[in-house]
Amino acid sequence: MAFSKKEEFTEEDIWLSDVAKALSHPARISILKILAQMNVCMCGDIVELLPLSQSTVSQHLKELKRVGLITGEIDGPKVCYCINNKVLVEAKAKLEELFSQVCNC
Amino acid sequence: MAFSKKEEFTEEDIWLSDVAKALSHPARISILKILAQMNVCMCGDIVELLPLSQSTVSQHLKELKRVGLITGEIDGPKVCYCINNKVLVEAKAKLEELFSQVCNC
DNA sequence: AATATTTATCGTATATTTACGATATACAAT
DNA sequence: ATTGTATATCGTAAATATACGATAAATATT
Repeated sequence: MAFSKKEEFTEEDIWLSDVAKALSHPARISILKILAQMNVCMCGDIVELLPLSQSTVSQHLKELKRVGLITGEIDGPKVCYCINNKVLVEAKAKLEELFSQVCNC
Repeated sequence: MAFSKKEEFTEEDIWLSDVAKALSHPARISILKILAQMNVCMCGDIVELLPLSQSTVSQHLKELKRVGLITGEIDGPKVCYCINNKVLVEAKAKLEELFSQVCNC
């Protein structure tokens, strides 16, 4: 492969594909739902609810944070993870725009 | 890793993550837009419009076909690729459901 | 001060993705 | 029949993703 060709596409398509990538594992979709229900919660809470180890959950949280879909605020030894509504609204809008361009609905 | 744990999540979350995976490369988002504009077109048309080789474009088409977002009908030596409106509408609905669960909008 | 709790990161193994050229296959046209 | 066109697949290389245990770092608690 040598190098990726992703950069040769439009900013918009790259961003959308990046958001989609963040949603491309069921664990991360599950985490979003958990955070939405609990409003705020720490990594350990999520680990208890998923069939994954702490380090793996931490990696998934990192990926969601990378694209901004969630935030993580340090609170003592814990980290409070939280849905980032602003970015989610943006993502929703951009996805709707894509679907309106791409399908009859 | 040994084996994936994706199967341990709900059918719904697995399906959504799979659709997201199909959208997780800008080339594939671009292909969907091209197909929507051209209505129907063959692989070669897309190759001309993207900075990728024929075999790579063929792989991306295969991934989109795998989740059903597009169809490919054999027409002589060519293949007519086409948006699969039914699945796109389903995907849109499921994504909207996710966002309604996950964000305030 | 010592211990417990919480989480990120490191190291590692394996699987998957991305990219390409070369080739095979299938059909159309001459 | 031969040639040309279109596309999928094979082989391959490199990058990225997924998963885990072990460890480090940071803060509470005793």
